[in-house]
Amino acid sequence: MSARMPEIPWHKPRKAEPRQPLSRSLIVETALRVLDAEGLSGVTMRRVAQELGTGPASLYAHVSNKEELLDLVLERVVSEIRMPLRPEPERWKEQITEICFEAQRVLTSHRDVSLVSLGSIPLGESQLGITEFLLDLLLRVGLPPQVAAWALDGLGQLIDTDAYEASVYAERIARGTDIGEYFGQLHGFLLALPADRFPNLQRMADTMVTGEGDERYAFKIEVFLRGLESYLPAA
Amino acid sequence: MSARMPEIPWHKPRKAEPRQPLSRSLIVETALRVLDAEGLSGVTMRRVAQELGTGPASLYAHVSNKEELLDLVLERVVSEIRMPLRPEPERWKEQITEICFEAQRVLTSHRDVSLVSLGSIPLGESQLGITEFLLDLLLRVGLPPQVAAWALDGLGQLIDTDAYEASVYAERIARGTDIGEYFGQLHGFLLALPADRFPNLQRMADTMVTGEGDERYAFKIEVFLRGLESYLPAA
DNA sequence: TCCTTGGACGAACACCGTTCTACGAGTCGA
DNA sequence: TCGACTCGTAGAACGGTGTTCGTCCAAGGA
Repeated sequence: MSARMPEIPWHKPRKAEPRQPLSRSLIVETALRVLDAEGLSGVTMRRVAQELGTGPASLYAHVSNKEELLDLVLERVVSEIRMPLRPEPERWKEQITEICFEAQRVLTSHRDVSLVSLGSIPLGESQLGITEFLLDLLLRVGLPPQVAAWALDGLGQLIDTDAYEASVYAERIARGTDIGEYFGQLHGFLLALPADRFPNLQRMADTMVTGEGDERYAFKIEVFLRGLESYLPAA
Repeated sequence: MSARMPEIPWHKPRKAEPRQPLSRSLIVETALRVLDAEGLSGVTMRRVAQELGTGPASLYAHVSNKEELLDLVLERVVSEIRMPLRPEPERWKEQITEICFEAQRVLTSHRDVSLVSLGSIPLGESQLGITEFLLDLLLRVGLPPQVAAWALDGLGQLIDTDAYEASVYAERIARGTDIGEYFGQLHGFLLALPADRFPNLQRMADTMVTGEGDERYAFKIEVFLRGLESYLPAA
């Protein structure tokens, strides 16, 4: 038997750590971890790959591009939203409000992930599950089918947009901006508006900046639901 | 007099075209042209500078960063929105609907610029003008001040989000996707859902894909306005 | 045992926003 | 008229980005 040959010096041996093999779900989970730690803008193919101890090219064997990866992350996040066990048509407005707040809780707990869902049709399994639940509920309440179907659009937009806005504020706070001071400046700006061109805004500066995010969110939901209510056939 | 010396060959003369000097508004106008031609993702400092025959660094003398440039472009676009001359409280719902559609017309005519306004408080002059007008109208109608103030939020979100969604579809069409085929595929997808877990979605596939963007937009506006209506003190 | 196949991955490409620094033209005071 | 000084103009570069190419290796089937 021939003795083992020495390594040719410039043939560097590949590092042989037998890491956990890559997989779609491992990549998604890692991306989610990066998202939570550094926000959506921190989720780059390089960053995720680095976290897995590899290079960006390796990810493309499991995920066709960044957009798909983000869609998968979104679906993973949405799956955390806890839905009620069964629809309760007799208190449908309360139940929908609860769902909206639960959705916002989950979405905002993962930084600005809601930006991903804006302008994308929710076709993930969890997302479809929520849609199915809401559709079922609205139909049981007695809304005309076409109204119920279109209402889902509106509710989705409401949830996504508000979650995104909330996360923008959250990021701002995380970056050190004092939110009270911020609203104070806004108030001052409105007060300083020329009263001849913006009389109402100037006069109502107080009213304009009143209300935390949650309160405003609740108001928008309530308005939308009252509007839906008006489509109910007369009882 | 000494004859004119020849140029030293390796001293390349700076190109001396006495171009129009740079200015904030010229840069904004150029950025808007690029936006219209190539969409928001095409608006890069390099691209705008190239269009002006210069390098990206030159822009920073007039604009502090890209975010500010985009804000200026947004304000410029919003200034195209034509508002009614005076509020007409007796037909307030119709008037607001008209304003929403006018806003959408302008916003979508400039590709996906609406993405800029999502999550940013509208403090540009034109944006404030629109807000002032709507606030005035809602107060004249008789809505409680706090309701009117919060309603502005909701209306703004509705307009921005829908404009963004509409522009996403428009981009898709511009990139060659047949929108009929797209909805057909969506319809097929819903029909193919397992009926035991998604009975309503599966059964109502037709209803779900019914309606163009405009029709759905009008519906959402109507729902929101009916909701607002319910806050009117009993006449 | 050989050969195929598919994941891993270093290197590179073409971009991005932003900053540094040098240069040149204009203005203003002496 | 001549310097000094400012300020807009830009080339070059820094440190990032998503994605692709081509090569390598190890596992699995014939």
